[in-house]
Amino acid sequence: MIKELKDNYGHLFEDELLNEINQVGTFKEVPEGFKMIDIGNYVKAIPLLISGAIKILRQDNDGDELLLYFLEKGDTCAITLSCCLGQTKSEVRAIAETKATLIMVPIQKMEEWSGKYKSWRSFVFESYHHRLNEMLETIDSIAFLKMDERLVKYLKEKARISQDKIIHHTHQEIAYELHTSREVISRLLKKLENLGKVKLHRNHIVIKDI
Amino acid sequence: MIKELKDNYGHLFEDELLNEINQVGTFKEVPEGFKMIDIGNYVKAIPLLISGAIKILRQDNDGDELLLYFLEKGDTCAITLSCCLGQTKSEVRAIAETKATLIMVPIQKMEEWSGKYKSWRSFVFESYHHRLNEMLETIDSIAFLKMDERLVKYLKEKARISQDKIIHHTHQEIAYELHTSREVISRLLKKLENLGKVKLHRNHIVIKDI
DNA sequence: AATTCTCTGTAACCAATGTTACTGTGGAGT
DNA sequence: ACTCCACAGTAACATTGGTTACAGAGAATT
Repeated sequence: MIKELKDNYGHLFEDELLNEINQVGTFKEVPEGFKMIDIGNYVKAIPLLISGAIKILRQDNDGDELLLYFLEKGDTCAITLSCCLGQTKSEVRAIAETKATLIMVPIQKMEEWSGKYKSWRSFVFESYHHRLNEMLETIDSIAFLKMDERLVKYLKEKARISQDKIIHHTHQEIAYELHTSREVISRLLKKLENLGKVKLHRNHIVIKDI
Repeated sequence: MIKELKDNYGHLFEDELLNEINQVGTFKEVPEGFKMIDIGNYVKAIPLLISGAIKILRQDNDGDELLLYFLEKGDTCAITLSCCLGQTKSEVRAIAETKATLIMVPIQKMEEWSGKYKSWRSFVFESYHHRLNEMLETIDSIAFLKMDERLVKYLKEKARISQDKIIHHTHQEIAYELHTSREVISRLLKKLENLGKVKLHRNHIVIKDI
C-alpha cells in the first residue's frame, strides 16, 4: 500500500504520519456502483481516496434524490469526518461513480492525529473548506440555473470525472440525479442534439461540443 | 468581556483557553443590518458570536441573492474559518440580522490553538459539522420544497431567530432572500392570510398560526 | 421469429413560478 | 390638506418544468 499512499498523499503528510496510516489503514477496492455509505448509516472509518470517483447524493423523505458533488483522488469526505467526530448518522449517500481504490482509517485516529500532526489538521480543514465550496456550487446550480444549464453542467462534470466523452447513463438515471423527470431530460437532450452539442444513443450520450 | 465569554463558551473551553481568548480577542457590537463580510473580502478575524444573529447570504454573478442560514449565540462561521486557513476570499456575505455582540479573534490563533487545545479542535470541527448540515438543509429546501413551503419555513425561522411573532420585512425583502419576485411573495402571503396563518400589514407581518 | 422489456421520442396538457402592468393605500414630508 | 412615494394587491399573461399518455426502436429472451 505504501506506494499509493506516497504517490497521492506524500506531498501532504510527513513520513511519520504516512507510516502510521500505512500501519492502521486498510486498502480497499470497490467496483462501480458500490454503495459505500447510505443515509442513516454510522460511519466507522475515514476514507482516503486513491483513485476513481465517489458521488455524494442527498435524498429527501419521499425518496427524491439529488446529486451533490463528486470526491476525487486525494479527497476525503468531510461529511464523513464530521459524522465520525459527532458519532452521528450519515445525512448523505455515497456511491462509487467509477471503480475506486481507497484507504480506510479507523475513526479513533482522527482526533489523535489532529493533536499530533499539523499536516493532518491542515488536510482536514482543507477538506472541509473544499466541501463547503462544493456545497455552495451545488446551491448556486439549483438556485440560480435553469434546468438546461444544469444539464449541460452535469454532462461536463460527468465527462471530466470519468475522463470519457461518452456518458454511460440512461435519461432516467440523469433525471434522478438532477431531481427532475425523464421526459424533461429527454426533451432537453434532444434540444442539445439539435444544436450539435451531443449525439444521443441508447444507454449512452456522446459529448461533442459543450 | 470575560463574563460573556464564560457564559457562552465556558462549557466548551477550558479556563486557560478562555483566558487566551480574553487576552487576544476584541469585543465588538454591531447594529442590525451591519454588513460584516462581503463577497470577495479577505477575512482577518474569527468571530465568536455572543448574542444576536447573523445571516449568511449567497449571491450569483447577476446580483441575485439567496439566504443560506443564520448564525446564533455560541456559533462561529465555518466558512470564515476556512477562509482564514486558506487565505481565500469570502464566497458569502454576512449581515447582522439583529443587533449582535461578538468577540473577534485574530486568525493566527486558529492554527496555534488547534494544536494546543483539544476543546478548540472540537469546537472547530463541531462548527464545520453544524454548518455542513445547515447547507444540506438549505439544499433540501430549494431542491425539494415548493415556494409556499419555503416561505412558511422562512417565516418560522425568522420568528424564531428574532424571538418575535412580528416579521419586520417588506415583501420585496423576503423575495430577495428567497430569490424570487415580490409579486410571488405577495400572492403566497395573501393565501396564508386567507388561511388565517398570518396577518399582513404595511412593513410587517404578524405570525398567527403556522 | 415472436415476444417481452427497457429505453427513448413526443405531443398535449397542467401547475408553479416569473413577468408586466396597473391600481390603491398609508404614511411622511411639505 | 395636498403631494409624493414606497409598499402592497391583483389580473393577465408567458415560461418553465412536471405529468400523462402513447408510440416506436433496440436488445434480450423464449
